[in-house]
Amino acid sequence: MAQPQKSFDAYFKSAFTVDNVIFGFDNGQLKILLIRRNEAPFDNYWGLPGYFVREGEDLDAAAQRVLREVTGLKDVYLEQVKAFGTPGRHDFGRVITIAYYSLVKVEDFELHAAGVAQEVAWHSVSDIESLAFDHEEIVQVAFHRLKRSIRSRPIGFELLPPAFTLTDLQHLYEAIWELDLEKRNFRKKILSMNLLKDLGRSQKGVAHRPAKLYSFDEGRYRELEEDGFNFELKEGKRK
Amino acid sequence: MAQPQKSFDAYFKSAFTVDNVIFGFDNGQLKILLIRRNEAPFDNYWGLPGYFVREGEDLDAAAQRVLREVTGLKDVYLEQVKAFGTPGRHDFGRVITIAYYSLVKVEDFELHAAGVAQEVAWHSVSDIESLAFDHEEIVQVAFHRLKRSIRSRPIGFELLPPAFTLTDLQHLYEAIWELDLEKRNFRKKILSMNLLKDLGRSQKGVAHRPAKLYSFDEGRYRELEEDGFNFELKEGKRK
DNA sequence: AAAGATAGTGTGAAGTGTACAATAACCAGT
DNA sequence: ACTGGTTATTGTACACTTCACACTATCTTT
Repeated sequence: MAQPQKSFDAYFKSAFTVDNVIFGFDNGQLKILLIRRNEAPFDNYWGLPGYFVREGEDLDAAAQRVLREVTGLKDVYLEQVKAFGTPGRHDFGRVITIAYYSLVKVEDFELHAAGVAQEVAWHSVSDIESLAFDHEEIVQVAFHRLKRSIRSRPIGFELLPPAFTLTDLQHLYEAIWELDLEKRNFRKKILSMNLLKDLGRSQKGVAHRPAKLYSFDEGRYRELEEDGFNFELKEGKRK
Repeated sequence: MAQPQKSFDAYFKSAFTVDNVIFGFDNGQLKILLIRRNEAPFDNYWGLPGYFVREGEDLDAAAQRVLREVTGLKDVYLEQVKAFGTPGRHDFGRVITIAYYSLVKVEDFELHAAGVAQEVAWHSVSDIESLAFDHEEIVQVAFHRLKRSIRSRPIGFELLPPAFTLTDLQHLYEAIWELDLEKRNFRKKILSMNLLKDLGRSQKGVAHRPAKLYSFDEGRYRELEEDGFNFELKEGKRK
């Protein structure tokens, strides 16, 4: 560090954290992973997984670390949402938090408590309340961001297993957008994009006509993207 | 501050700043307001207006303050872009910057040097180079964000004078999206949204048929928004 | 074999996007 | 006053997409 001039010292008194809104899709519902804290402040409150960023640690890396601590996963879809820094949001001093959201496949891991977390659990987005710090606001902003992002980027697949049905995909969109979509039109639209690979397999043992299984064809997406293709879904009406 | 436990002290050694990418639209071109710094680090480099956030100062407020110092304006359109915090991006220690962009009307003020700035000037977005810190990256990210935002929110008007022609508006979109739009279709689309108030006046003294002047009808927009209306423009092809 | 359930398909009407062309209004110079 | 130059504004036909609804297919269970 070159000449840390005396006059600037006063500014180097803050801390910053990352908080990660981890979304999962389970049983037709959009969920968020919360931890029950076991340290001050907000001891015993539910809140977002997050912690102070370490010296020399990049922000994205810190968010990934937090995610790994709770889920054991790495290389997960991650997007920065926004910095929250209202003075007084943290008891210990001036603490800015950089909020992220990530998308994980719920069946990829088992939950296990760790670090600040004495308990970890999935919560429905719709009944989130009394979280630590300003985490409720962060969840709202992240959720809103997710709603927009899945319109213009094929990231919904990050929440689904590698093989899924068109109905699964539709339910995912319906859960995130909080509305109902028209089956026929949704299918036509998504299939017309040529982003899904028909796996040639079907569901087994369901008490009705089995649905075909698809996977997201990432290579294909990159090809199309280079040709100027834009993924884009509309939120219709209804609900 | 309640119990700032000893073990957390080590985290309270960072500083954070705000940097503001101030966009203006002048003469058919999208411009960014840059300052030439007169203090270390990067003394004498061009860079974004920005400074350390003060103790007890909200992030948004800090961004507004920085903007006011350079332009004299307040209550300007402001949007947070992203936090940049790569370790080593600042010589004095760990410094996170929260990047914002704002949209101003260039004719609303005179530029005047102040604070860290020994010189202030508009620069074309297209020829930005060798800025202080990671400001080039910040500009790119902010520009990219602007491109997306003007698609789905009626914020382009923030860059235009209170009365403008449809052609002005089209040129604005063309400058931001860096492509050409089809006149007829652009007009039809924008007029069909019913967001423009026909001022009943026209240009004066132009050597051709004078264009009608419009203003953005913000009240109308809020009404429509409540009815579920969504502002949405597409980037067509071309260029 | 019938009932129950969800998957997958056809289709017409309405609405939008696209491309091009024709007409209108103003200034400057003759 | 008339003409040319220049930009504004409007008409319209065709292609493509969205929307709404109904019908057929396939599998399990009883």
